[in-house]
Amino acid sequence: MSAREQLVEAAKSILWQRGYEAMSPRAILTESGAGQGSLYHHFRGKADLAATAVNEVSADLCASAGTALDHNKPPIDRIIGYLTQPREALRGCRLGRLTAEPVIADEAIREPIAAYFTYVEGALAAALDEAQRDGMLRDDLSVGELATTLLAVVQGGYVLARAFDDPAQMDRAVHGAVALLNAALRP
Amino acid sequence: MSAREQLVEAAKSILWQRGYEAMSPRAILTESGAGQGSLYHHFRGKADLAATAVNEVSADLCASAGTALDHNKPPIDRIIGYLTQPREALRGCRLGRLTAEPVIADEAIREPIAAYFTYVEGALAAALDEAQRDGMLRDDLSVGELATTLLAVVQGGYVLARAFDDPAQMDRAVHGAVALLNAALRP
DNA sequence: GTCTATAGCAGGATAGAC
DNA sequence: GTCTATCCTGCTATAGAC
Repeated sequence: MSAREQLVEAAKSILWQRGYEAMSPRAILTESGAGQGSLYHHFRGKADLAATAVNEVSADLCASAGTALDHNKPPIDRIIGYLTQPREALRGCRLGRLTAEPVIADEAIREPIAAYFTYVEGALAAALDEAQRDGMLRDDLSVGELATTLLAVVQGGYVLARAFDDPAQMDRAVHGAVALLNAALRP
Repeated sequence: MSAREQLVEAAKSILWQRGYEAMSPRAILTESGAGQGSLYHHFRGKADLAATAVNEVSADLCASAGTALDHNKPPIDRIIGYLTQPREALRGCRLGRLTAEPVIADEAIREPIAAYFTYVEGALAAALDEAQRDGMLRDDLSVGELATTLLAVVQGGYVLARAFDDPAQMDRAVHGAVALLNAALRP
């Protein structure tokens, strides 16, 4: 693996573990095994490396969510499958956690994060729409708003899990959402 | 106002605006107008000052949430009132955002954050329980899980608002939750 | 492309006068 | 209790050899 790839892998790992502010060039070099020069040869600086790393993570997470929300399954199953997907709740969302840091003002960081959320929201909305057209979901509900709500439950689940230092908070949040969704199915 | 109080106010402001990692002693001193000595006379260091600030914010937010969830109103109104409370979504939750930073491992910081969430979750659960006993809410729903879900929607709403740089994301998430809640009321 | 050496500056804390 | 002066370390980036 080239120095460049190793640098990006190290950045992805540290961004997840400690966030952007707490990610130091020193730590990146130590973890990647690369030298000081490689970092500034391949990237304009810390922010540029982070943007590259975030873009890769965004693509990875889209692929992963795409599997859970695969079009071949019935719509409600897809949604519940996504919600109840196993998650390392205590480690936080690799992208969502970055929204808490000042670096979110950097468009090169914010854009791939928004792209990931747009992707999941779209897939959830598509599934909800399909369920509604099939007559399974009450048709007085806005599928767009519902998709946002379900995405928010997962992101909020990460926040609560870390606040309580308890991964079960994610499960509670998600199970409550599934229960509400079931209540909104047509009788 | 004493130097100590001014230091705490400055810390509260910077923690909200920039988070813990990005809160430097320099910035605290500039914003508070206090001298270097005052900080280390009144506090053991940056972490100690932050813990004091977070405790005050936790008490403030509990009081604010307590108003919205006041026991004198009908239970469903209380819940919807809390969910649709006006929020500065783009600034993020003053406490929730800190869960993304490594400092959440410090119990002196984590505990007051968890205390706030415990308070809101408890108040929501009490309202849901009351609604259920009044026969307004379907009784196959777990009020504890539901309370966690609703809290997660709000916290996730902050994350999405900042990711999209759009405060309307919070409104969408919250409105979707209200719609789901209405669907779970007894016919 | 990759490395080591090093510069410049800010973060975090201490010393000690008043 | 509050202040200014100062210390040490590590963050971020550049220089320049190989």
